Amino acid sequence: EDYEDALTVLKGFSDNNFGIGAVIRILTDCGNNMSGDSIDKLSLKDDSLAGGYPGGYLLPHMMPSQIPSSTTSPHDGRMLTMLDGSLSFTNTHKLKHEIMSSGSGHNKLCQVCSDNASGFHYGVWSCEGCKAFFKRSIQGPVDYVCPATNSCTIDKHRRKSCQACRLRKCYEVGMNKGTQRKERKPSANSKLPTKRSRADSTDNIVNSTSGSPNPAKSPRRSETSAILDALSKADMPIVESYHNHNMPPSRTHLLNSLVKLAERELVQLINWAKNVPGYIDLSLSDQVHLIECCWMELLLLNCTFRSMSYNGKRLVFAPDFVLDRSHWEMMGMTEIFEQVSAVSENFIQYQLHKNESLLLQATVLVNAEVRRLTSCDKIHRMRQSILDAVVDTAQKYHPDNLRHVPSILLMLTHIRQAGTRAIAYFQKLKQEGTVTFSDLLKEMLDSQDYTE
DNA sequence: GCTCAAGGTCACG
DNA sequence: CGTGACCTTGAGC
Repeated sequence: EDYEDALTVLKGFSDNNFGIGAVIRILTDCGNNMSGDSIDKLSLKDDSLAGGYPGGYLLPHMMPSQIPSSTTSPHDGRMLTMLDGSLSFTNTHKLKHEIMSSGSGHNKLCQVCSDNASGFHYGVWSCEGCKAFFKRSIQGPVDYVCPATNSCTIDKHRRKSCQACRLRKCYEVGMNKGTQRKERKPSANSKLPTKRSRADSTDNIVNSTSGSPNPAKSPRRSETSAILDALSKADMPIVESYHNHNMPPSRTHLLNSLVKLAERELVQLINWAKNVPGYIDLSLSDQVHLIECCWMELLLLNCTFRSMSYNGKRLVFAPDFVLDRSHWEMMGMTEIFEQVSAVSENFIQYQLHKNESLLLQATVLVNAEVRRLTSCDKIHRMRQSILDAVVDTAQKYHPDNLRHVPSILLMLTHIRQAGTRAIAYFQKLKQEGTVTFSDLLKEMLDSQDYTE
């Protein structure tokens, strides 16, 4: 029924022609200098169009009754509004609406099992169950053994069926014990959307074991910590495909599931971007443009991370949608997916750390466009900060490999190429008409015509 | 005094 | 006996 509800939400959204070229609202209390707490009524109107509750698109698991009436996310603040003149490069009403809707609330899912997260536990968003499970696992010696092949699906319903795979998944998504609260940062100048400096405390643990007595760090190191903190809190939730495995696989069936999945992931992606430090301070047109340029790359990049446990043999589009070469061929996307899986294999070789994958996502976003945009300086500064963080993080986890940073950055060139190919393929599909695309996805595909 | 994450508790299957 | 909803504690602000 969740899936049905989700479709209703999506349909309700796409059926409405809300405020085209009219009212745009934004933003949060994070460094935004617009004043004006005035036009909240208009934002309510938009919310009602997006399925009848705040947040616009929501995950299928998040039904209206589950939406917290108020949220505590650092990005949730007073909603402001402003008029939309000729900001957009393209005709991107849906995308703007997504960017401006207050979807960055605490509607997080457990990164282990996709159940609703109760909070940020052991370094990741997780539910009470997975939190308690991990707690027990780290408290005493455990000897879980997977009865199958160490690749069990861990979701809300199946998480109890294999402790070994559940614990493996916990570690894979970045759970760790070294996150006790310790001291805090000197706060003052930080404009970054971070409340707690979890990364700092882990850094200090590392420092203390390596004999460094002084917990004080350079401003750059604390900025790296703050960026990683923000990115790990914002990490995109796992989105399920709801692919019907009872039907025999066919090109149309597989592509339909893939496109539907991409649509839902895209919404998560937009909410994620809003939590990348500095993004919401950009002009709206630049926010829109960056997403337009890199959404497909980011979807594919995330797929490479999820697929790392399959050694390039399969691609994990969703926990319930893991496809092998025969599927790629059936879909006519072999070349694209071979490229993606090859990148995934390379990341395994490079022993890419979870924190590095978070930074690579942010790198793709801020590197989406090099031409001058309205917030050119801001984007430039974001890019510098994120690259500094990439270098610092690589230094921490791969101190002996000087080629590590250039190697992982080179992988992004392949992701960009795969992204371009995938966009072209989706455009072809759209013209074919056998697969239905949501308005938002159509808009994203159309925007490519302008930007090419 | 408030928030929030770590860790404790205990009914439940 | 493992699970997970709920509770207590305490650090950080």
